[in-house]
Amino acid sequence: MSAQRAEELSKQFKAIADPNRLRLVSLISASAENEACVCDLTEPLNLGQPTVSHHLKILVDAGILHREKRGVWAYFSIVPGALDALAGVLTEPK
Amino acid sequence: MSAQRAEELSKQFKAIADPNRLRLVSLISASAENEACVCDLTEPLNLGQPTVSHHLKILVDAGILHREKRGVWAYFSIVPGALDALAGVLTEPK
DNA sequence: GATCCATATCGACGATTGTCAATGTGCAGG
DNA sequence: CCTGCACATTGACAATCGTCGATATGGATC
Repeated sequence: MSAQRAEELSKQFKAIADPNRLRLVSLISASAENEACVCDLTEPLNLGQPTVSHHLKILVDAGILHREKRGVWAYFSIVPGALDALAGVLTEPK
Repeated sequence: MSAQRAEELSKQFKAIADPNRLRLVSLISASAENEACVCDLTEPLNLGQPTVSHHLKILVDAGILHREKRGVWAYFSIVPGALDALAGVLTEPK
């Protein structure tokens, strides 16, 4: 594995290698329409709104979450195939 | 996902969420007998011996690598199924 | 326009991390 | 016992990270 490739993968793994961000993707993928807004995620994690917004930004920047603004709310959903791609790296790390 | 479960998974994901540690598991799993000693890993990563030893310890503590000392050398190998288990979390993060 | 609401951004803080130089440990050969 | 070797541990440092309070942005409602 090249150093550059390792750097790219590291960014994505770092994004999910935080307990609160793991719970965020878990909450989103388990929610009704596979999407959730910040106000839905603040209370179950027991974190402040700026902190949740910060974590979501990291996941979006890593290409794991998709952000769609509708009116006043921002809805976050999991990018299709993003997690599967990461899982694939682990099953054949040659 | 519970906070405690997220904490456990976070430790394992943090272990592989570093570019140099990603290359370490890649090098080990691609090597001859699926094992390697520190001296084999220092040069391709261009890191000092204490640093490589430090990274390997983190991977062992996370349950991803296995350490076996034979004579003066320490051989590291990937724990069977460890990476597959992590991959499974990503494919069904409910 | 004025005002609320949901979210984003900023600035600051303590905590954790990755790296190195120096040193310690333990085995093997002479 | 002494020396050399492979590796582990320690202590230090700059850099990054997670969290919070305060503030900014921008749409919706009156």
